[in-house]
Amino acid sequence: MPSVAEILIPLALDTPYSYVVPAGLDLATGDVVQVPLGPREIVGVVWGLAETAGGSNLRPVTGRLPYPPLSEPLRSLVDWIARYTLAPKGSALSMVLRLPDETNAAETIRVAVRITDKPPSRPTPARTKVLAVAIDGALRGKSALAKEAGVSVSVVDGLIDDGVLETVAVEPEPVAPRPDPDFPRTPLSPAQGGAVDELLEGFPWHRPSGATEAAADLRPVLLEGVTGSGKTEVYFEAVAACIRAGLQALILMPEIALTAQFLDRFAARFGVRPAAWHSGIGGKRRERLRAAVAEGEALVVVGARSALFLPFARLGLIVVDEEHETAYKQEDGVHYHARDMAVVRGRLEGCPVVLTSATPAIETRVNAARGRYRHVLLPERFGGRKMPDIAAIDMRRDQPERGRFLSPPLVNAVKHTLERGEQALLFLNRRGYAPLTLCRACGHRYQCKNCSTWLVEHRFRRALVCHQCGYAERRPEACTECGTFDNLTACGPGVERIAEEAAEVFPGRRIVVLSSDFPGGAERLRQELDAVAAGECDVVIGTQLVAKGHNFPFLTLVGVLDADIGLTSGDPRAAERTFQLLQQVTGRAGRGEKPGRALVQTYQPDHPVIAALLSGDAERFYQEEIQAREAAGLPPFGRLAALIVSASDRAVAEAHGQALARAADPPEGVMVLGPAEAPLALVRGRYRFRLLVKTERNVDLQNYLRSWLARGPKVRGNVRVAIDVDPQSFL
DNA sequence: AGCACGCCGACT
DNA sequence: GTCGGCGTGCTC
Repeated sequence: MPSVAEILIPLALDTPYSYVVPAGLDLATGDVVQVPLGPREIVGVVWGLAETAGGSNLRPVTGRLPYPPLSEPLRSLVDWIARYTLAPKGSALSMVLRLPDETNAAETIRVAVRITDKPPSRPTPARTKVLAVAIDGALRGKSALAKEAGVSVSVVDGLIDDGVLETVAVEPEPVAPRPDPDFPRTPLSPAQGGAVDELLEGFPWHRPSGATEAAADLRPVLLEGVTGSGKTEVYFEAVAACIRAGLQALILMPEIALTAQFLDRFAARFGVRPAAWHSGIGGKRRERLRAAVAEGEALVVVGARSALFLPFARLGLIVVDEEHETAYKQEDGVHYHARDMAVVRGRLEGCPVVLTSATPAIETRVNAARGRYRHVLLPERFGGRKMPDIAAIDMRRDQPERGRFLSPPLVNAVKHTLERGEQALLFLNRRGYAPLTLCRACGHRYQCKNCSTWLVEHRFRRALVCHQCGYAERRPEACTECGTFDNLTACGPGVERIAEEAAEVFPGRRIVVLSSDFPGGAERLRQELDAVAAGECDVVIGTQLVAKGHNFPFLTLVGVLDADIGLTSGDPRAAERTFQLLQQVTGRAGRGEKPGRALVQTYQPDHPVIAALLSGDAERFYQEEIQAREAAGLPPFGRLAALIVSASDRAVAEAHGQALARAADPPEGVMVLGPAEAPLALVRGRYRFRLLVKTERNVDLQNYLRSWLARGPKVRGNVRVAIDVDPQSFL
């Protein structure tokens, strides 16, 4: 009796395909196999097995591949995510199965060199330098040796050819060294210790010595603590306890926060750096780490959102650091929110999930308030440090000079800070030189031809750039409308323009501009952030990326240049986002030895968001915002879904989007809010039209949207649905 | 994801 | 006449 295997293939296919299992091949559900598909061979996973009588014309499974099988919880996660996001199952599987990417997998053979007893046939000054270093007989990498000796690698190569140095293949460095949960550490504060106990209480694998066995509480935990309260150290203890229990831990972070600084903090607690998983890890190393995770060898993995899909053998804990970060949202391919999927995976694996933030997302806060999440609080800074004093500068009174953007009180405060040898940060969430360019002669405003947004001048690049779709053009010498020469004017500030002003107002000071378009790319940016943290700079001018991740111990003054940006954006989450950002950036001040201070330039000091920020009362903000959303008829938290129509033509995408909005005949509790957030965006040559949909509780959005699409107008072309809702109610 | 098929515009 | 653009559909 032939048996048939249902094989899920990591392509955009919604159902597994059936194959015959050849005699002698013993397959189990979850096995990774190779199967023929059309003219080629492809990797798939056994999703089910059945006995069948009678001949069929199915093609046979080629064979099993030497990879660890996918566990039941991981397969359930794939099914769950596919159902929840309306993505084809195969697409969901492809996130789990990022198998060796042949292109990247080029073996990087590491070789070290060692000195032999053969003298060089022709000694040269460069060779002598190398030998002086290598004389100790130690093993060194080729480039390391060359660098140490101050010569180029070719000198070392020459010596290898000469037989003076010999090459030795080295074992690649271990991909996942074992963290030591009992590594000596600095003691926790009483508040931290209390939070650790509270956290561990209820974890299924936590067995406090001598205590009576408490019932496990598998609700996710929100660990909320102000910036500088030492949340990281608290969850490190949970990670340590997890390791002691013989289980693996996963720490998810926004990509930007995965810094050398964080890895060093981990090393300070556990003796070694953790295995790090991010988009940059490729080829062989990626595979070895995957294998180590699957074998239970890697005890702790720190990673960006894709680490959520690693095949852990014994997952005991998931921590989602900075859970409110929007970087957790995956917006291409399968749309998902990694924080919510972490909650789902925790549920499926039966392991606890800890969400941490100084400024939790509204939906997380509401979940905590309603008891769906446990809530552990760290209300004060570590080591008796005080929160920075926050004061407003009312721009209606304290106006900067014409054409300037720094108000006199802020300039003075920065000067005093610099005189004391401390660091100041000027925060403006606007990249480039100026957000708008216009012609003084005819009034023409430079606009993106794809989007409805103004083109932002980037003076350094001499270009006008659309921040929505990436379109760029050279900054013209003469107005493209009326032809007037040299009469274009920049309106409003971007960080580049502030840098110009700062250089005049703070002469002789070291000024650095940090934004995501930092010249030299992410690697240089990371180095620059480290340099700032080391104090090698006086004034930092930065966009939102300075609000995250890095700790700047010498920073004592934060100046927010325009606190009102974003408050009027029309995004239903504008208030929440602005509050989080400002709370976070002002919280950068005074995390080192010296106390900090923040000055906030604003035209509307009485706006609820600004007022809550100034009062330092986050609770007040959350209460007011939840009420405001309810009053506006919005769901109290993020039950918003975006329906995305994409097509290769702008008009087509827009027409289909509008048609869907009009054709919507929503059942009770669902409402189409219309085009929102980024109304129309260009993504890799395709236009996307977004609609925002909201729902009240107890409406299954997935099913609703599915049926909506089925009975709506015949929209030909690509229609995609992005779900951005709280998954708790669907578990 | 590949790969074929097929239907319209501009060329040796 | 065909070369080639990419839109659409199929792969157990």
